[in-house]
Amino acid sequence: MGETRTGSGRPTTIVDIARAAGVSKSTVSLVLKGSSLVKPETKARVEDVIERFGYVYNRGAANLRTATSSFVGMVISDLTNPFFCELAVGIEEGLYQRGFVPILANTNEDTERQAQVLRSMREHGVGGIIMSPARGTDAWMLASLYSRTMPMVITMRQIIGSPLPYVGPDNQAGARKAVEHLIGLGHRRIGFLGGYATMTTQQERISGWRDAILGAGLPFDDTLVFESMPTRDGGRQAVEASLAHPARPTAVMCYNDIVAMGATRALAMRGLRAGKDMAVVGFDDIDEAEHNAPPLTTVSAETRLMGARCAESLLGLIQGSDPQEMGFTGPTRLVVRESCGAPVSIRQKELA
Amino acid sequence: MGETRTGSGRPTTIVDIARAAGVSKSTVSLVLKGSSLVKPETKARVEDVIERFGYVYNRGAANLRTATSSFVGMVISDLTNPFFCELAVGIEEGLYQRGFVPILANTNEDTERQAQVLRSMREHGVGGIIMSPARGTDAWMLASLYSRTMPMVITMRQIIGSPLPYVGPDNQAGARKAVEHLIGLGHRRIGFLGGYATMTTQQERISGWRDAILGAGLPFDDTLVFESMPTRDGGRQAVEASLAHPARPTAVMCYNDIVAMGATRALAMRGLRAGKDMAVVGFDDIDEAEHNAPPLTTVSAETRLMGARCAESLLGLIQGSDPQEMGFTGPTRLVVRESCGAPVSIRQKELA
DNA sequence: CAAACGCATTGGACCGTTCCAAAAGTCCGC
DNA sequence: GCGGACTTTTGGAACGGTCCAATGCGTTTG
Repeated sequence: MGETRTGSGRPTTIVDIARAAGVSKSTVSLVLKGSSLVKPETKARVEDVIERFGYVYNRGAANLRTATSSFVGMVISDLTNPFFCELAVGIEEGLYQRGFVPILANTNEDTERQAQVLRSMREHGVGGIIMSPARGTDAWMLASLYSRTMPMVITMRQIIGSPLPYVGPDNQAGARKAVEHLIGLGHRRIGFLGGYATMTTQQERISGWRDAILGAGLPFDDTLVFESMPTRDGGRQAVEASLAHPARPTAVMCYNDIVAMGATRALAMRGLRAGKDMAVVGFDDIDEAEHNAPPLTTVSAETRLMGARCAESLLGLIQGSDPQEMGFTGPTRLVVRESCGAPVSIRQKELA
Repeated sequence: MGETRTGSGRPTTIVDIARAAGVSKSTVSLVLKGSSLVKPETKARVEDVIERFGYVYNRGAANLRTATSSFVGMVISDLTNPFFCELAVGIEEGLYQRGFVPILANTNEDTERQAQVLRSMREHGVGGIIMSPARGTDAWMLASLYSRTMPMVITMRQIIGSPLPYVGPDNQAGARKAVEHLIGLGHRRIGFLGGYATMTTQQERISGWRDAILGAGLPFDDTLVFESMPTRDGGRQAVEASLAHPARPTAVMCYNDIVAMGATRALAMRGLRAGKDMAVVGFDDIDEAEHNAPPLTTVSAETRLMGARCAESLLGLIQGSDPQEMGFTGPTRLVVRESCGAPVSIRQKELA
């Protein structure tokens, strides 16, 4: 590579190029940014030298002068979770497409680490931050972390009371759609499994569940909410609690796919079959949902798209758009598979 | 935050602090790096101003001067894959612990994108790169991407013929251990499912499989290798091919857990039970392995640790260690669950 | 033929830090 | 009350770019 060209081990700079091409560094700078001011033959000469020297542009130095940055902080609450992983992939793609580069941090649901990481990102000069807040982040905490000069979008977990733009799926509409589907299949007692009322996501999904039940004129029974950790084991516990209920539900809507997978597994262990003995639907449509036994009926949150949308919103913010306009609650899509017990004819109809 | 202190919207700099504290910017710089040269009371005064102004250190500017970088490129071939996701988490943790910050790129197994991303990272001034190469990356391609001045470690997929340090699990020993376990359970015809001979990882795992068979004095039959894509569907195809074999194996070692999950699923669809009608073992011990039906017996690659080790090796390289010394092939651990059909007594023994 | 213009190029200040040689201050003993 | 040693502080160049006002230089134009 060009590092050897200069003689010393020092990497090639714009000045080296200028000297070798017999022009000033200003001209090289102009060529680098494809300015039309420079004469084509000069441009060709400079580009030739750049190529020969294997020159590498130093974006950091440039950014120092222009006080801009092509870095964006991507703060994820739990990368181990396939759902957030998918989100991260979407964000990453969206950023690269727009010439930005993500700095990754996984907070692991730890608010202390989240605070550290946010500070570190500021020091590293990110131009903005996309964050799925760690569980337990409230508006107050967020305010103390946030700097008015740092564009930031919040994703997947709404922080009530915060003015920051929020990008996420329409949890309520999604849950409603799913429960309406269950009602359409003839279910009258439909439970809700997993999550805790402290999570805004759960609140939203529960409210969609309630809307569907009330909207269909069915009796509403809030003892059919079985809270648990949003994990596989939580799903197991919740489904077992629901089976022990004196008037057990014939169908359950789960907080997310992980819970639904735990639930279907626990049913299978007891010799019950999801979709036959109890209808189960999930939320998120993670990759594994399709490969579950039985394949999960679930609500797609279009996670990838949502990630791309985060990137879009943040870059809007960076370019000075009104934060009010940059929020986005995305569409959801019911994906009918087997765990809800829909007959094949319905599954095909929904696909069409 | 302090941005308002300066009057203008411009962020606070070391010079603002110096002026306000009545010292020179050199002194502030000294304080910032905790130098013992500065008198405690001066230090206190400066720190007070820093606090009041909410000053944020500009690492980019500092790095420009010192020609160092606290960024590290983390190039992952397929973040969607839970295995690589786990790896990424390990790397991220390791880097943060050592004061470095990862720039993420997901190449999605695309060598072209890989080339772009590597260039972009150089421009962004990363101090080094950790990369799990995209499928199809050979030593020649790598050489053209690599710059002698850029520390780089390769992980999870060995590139034969490349002098770059490689960090990854001992695939051969791991596979051997797993197959020896199957032999210990009484199996005599043991197949290998998934992957292609072009993948070095498959070569290594296959060679462990062969070693175990030959080592036990069993007849070796290479028609028992059933290649396929390393996906769930690949697993299904491979296991079906194995069932169609005139002398079908009674046990199979799979290329990885994903393949094993596809295989167990396909068996279940045919009314066969993994662990009973056919023993199945996987490789990697991804999170889902434990939750598979039946839970997978697999070889743990200690993925997190391996990620941390990547970080360690890279930082060694950055500090000038000999690349030869920075390679690492990590330990593996057999995790006995149910898919191999081991009786409970053995499962408990292995746990102890 | 000088003024005016357009195009191509350039010098040097600037971004926010670090680093180093040198200056300033403090304390001591003689 | 001055030289020397030590501690603390400082000015300014440097890092690798960008930006802008200024310059040089052909051409056209009044």
